[in-house]
Amino acid sequence: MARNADRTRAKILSAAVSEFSAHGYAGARIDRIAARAGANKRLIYHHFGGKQAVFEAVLAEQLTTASANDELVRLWMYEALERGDDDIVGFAERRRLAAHRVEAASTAQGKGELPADLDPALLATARLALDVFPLAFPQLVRVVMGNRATSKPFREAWNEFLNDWHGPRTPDRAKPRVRLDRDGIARAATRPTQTRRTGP
Amino acid sequence: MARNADRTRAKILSAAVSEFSAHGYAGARIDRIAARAGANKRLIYHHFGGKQAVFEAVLAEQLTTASANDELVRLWMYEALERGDDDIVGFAERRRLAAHRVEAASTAQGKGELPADLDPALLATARLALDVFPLAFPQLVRVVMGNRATSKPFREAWNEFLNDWHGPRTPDRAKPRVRLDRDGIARAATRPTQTRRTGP
DNA sequence: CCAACAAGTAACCATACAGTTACTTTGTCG
DNA sequence: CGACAAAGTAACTGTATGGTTACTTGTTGG
Repeated sequence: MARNADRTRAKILSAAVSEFSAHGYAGARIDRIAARAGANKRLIYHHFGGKQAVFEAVLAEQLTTASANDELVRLWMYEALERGDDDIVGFAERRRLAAHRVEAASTAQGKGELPADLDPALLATARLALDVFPLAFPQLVRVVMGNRATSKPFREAWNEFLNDWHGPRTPDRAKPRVRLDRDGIARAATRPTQTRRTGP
Repeated sequence: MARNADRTRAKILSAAVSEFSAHGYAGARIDRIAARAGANKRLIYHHFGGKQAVFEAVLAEQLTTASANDELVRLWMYEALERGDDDIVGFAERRRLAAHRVEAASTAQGKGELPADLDPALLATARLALDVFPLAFPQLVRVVMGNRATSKPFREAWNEFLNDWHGPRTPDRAKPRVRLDRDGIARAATRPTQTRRTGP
């Protein structure tokens, strides 16, 4: 086959996406990437420089795509686990993508579908959390629900839940309210100072 | 110091918790665990059997504790990434812990704090998702919010959000509703079949 | 058409690492 | 006590793996 630097680079990158998504940085193997790409191992160093550089390239390419598939969520998790949250890779591009989500929340607020007095970014974050959770933590879903996160009953129930999800109701200030604490104990909440609209 | 099998085992386990929480299975180093435990490397094999066995022991011990601290969330993530969701380690014990959360949701339903027509397990799952998300995905929080997940403004806003969070409003069936899709595009939702109360 | 340089290959190397071997020390129980 | 097993140590080994060396082959601009 005719040689073609770009095509080879792309094949390596694609193989690396699968490898790092499956095994993380420490678990990924350069030899496996080379084998899967059908390329010589040396070419990985030729085109990228080293293992770390390939990982960066994978993150830079994948984390700036829009659709939250299983592979992307795994990369998000490895990113969270294996990198600091200083110097977020592809930050500017990802902020632009996130802006769409925030905008959607804002639009929904305009239509009265979400509470208007909250920061739309906060609502978008919560929505993202609910979208991602079953993909990221299938074990926790199974432990709490009894159902597998991939099972039809759960997915249907969860989708319905997301469709009906409208953020917090405008709270009734007079009524004492229950707070679900981090360790799952319900207790009366002391109302914290009222800080709203935390902007970027 | 006098020899003591239980104490040594405990020191190794504790060191292993830190190590696996910090680096995951593939990134963890037996030598580091031994060094941190102040124990001879051979003792790890003596007391546990091998790396995999230590990992299992770490998960079995840590995943059945109640409070969701940073270390535990990291272990949850590594569990999700590096193990299937068949044979969940410590399943029975974890189900019992999760039951507290479901119960709390149920209690809140009784008080009218959460919609009564939804499966309390579903509400508990959603609540858990919102609790865990900023710890698990600080980068995503930063990308969407502009703020660090650890920053005071974000934590305050998020706590307030959680306090006011009451699950989905009982939907107004007449009104057309907006659905935030996975890739963040708002669109009119086709209402799916109405399946509620997905039990364990 | 032919340097010169990029693309590509195979064999090799140094090292880090999980796991072992061979041994010594210490507590305990008949 | 003293034999026996469990607890503990240091030094070692096989191998997997990231990275390199030394080389060949194809492409392209002057």
